[in-house]
Amino acid sequence: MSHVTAGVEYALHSLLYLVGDDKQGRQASAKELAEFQGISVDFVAKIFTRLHKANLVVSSEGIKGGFRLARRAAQISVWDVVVAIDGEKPIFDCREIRSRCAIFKGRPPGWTTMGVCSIHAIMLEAETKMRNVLKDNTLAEIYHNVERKAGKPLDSVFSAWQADR
Amino acid sequence: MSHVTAGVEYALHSLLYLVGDDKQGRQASAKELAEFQGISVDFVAKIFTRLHKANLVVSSEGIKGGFRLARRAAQISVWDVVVAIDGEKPIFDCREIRSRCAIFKGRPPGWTTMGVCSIHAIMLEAETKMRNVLKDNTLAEIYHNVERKAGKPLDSVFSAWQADR
DNA sequence: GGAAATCTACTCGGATACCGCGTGTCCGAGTTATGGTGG
DNA sequence: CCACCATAACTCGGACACGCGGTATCCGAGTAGATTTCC
Repeated sequence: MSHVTAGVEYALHSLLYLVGDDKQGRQASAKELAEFQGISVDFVAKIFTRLHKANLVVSSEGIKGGFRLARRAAQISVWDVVVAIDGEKPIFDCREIRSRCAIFKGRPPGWTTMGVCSIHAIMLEAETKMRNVLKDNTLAEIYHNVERKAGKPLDSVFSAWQADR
Repeated sequence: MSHVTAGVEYALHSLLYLVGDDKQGRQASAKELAEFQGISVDFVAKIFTRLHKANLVVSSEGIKGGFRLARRAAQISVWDVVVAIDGEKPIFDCREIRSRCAIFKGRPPGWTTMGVCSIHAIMLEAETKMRNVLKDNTLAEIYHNVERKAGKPLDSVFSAWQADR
């Protein structure tokens, strides 16, 4: 099982659609986002309620409502999205096996119980390295990467598709 | 859910017990390992069958049998243990949402379908950074870290406990 | 013609079902040292 | 005294139950624009 869930993937793809070239960004409803990428409408809605709680998007209700980025794409990192969807769960949860070691039966806790578990320390370092990569990448960078690969401005492509439906 | 399972933690703690100071390393049965750290015997056995398959430990059957490190502690990395227990599952499995994008209906696949997904690329980089930390840390290093914190040689402590039982 | 009521389409949030997987337990088969037995 | 056999203790491997969490679906409540109705 992967630690980064499918919900994060859906969220990132959907948010990418909301970037747009102008300062405002694009507005789109959950239904539109789902149809654009062939995804379940309900699941997109479920995802965006979490993005809304995390203040990554703002919503306008009623007909012709929809979602919009709450701040500039350059200010939204991949890590922000992961935390919004999956929560800030650590890769590894130390069970403190040290404390149950048979050496300390009745005896005072002694030596290794103090400080961070050596194994735990390694996992924490690995997790930090991973998080930093996700923090260094923003929606804006992904957007520009895709645009560079596409060879044409994404904004016009998205707008064209948004127009005829 | 954490990606590094509890089995890995049990495995690392148990393997640490097998290190020992001499070249041979220590030999211990699953029962002994379990009793030493207050863990289910069956679960330790389950874990060690996987470590055996991965050629990290060698086993001698029958009474007075047990497990032993298959190679020097410095040659066994944390990553080796993680792969042996959890398998080499990626943190993120890309679902290629790009290919389902509504823009390409009947049309040829075009632009972004080629190459690696930009989102996937970020996840792969994060995963690599994390893996490198786990690859750079070996059993020997953890062993020495614990010994330094303990202030006394672990080998004699383990041997003493192993003697009176 | 303008204001109010109704309708429609959307968001929001919770409830629920399904399924895979990690955790933990149990059991049977195979293997080896130890102790006992019989020649 | 020695060869043989039974027993105990262990490994090996699969099977199974349980619970948790991710995925996915459905439904009711609330909201805002569009439409209709009524004065």
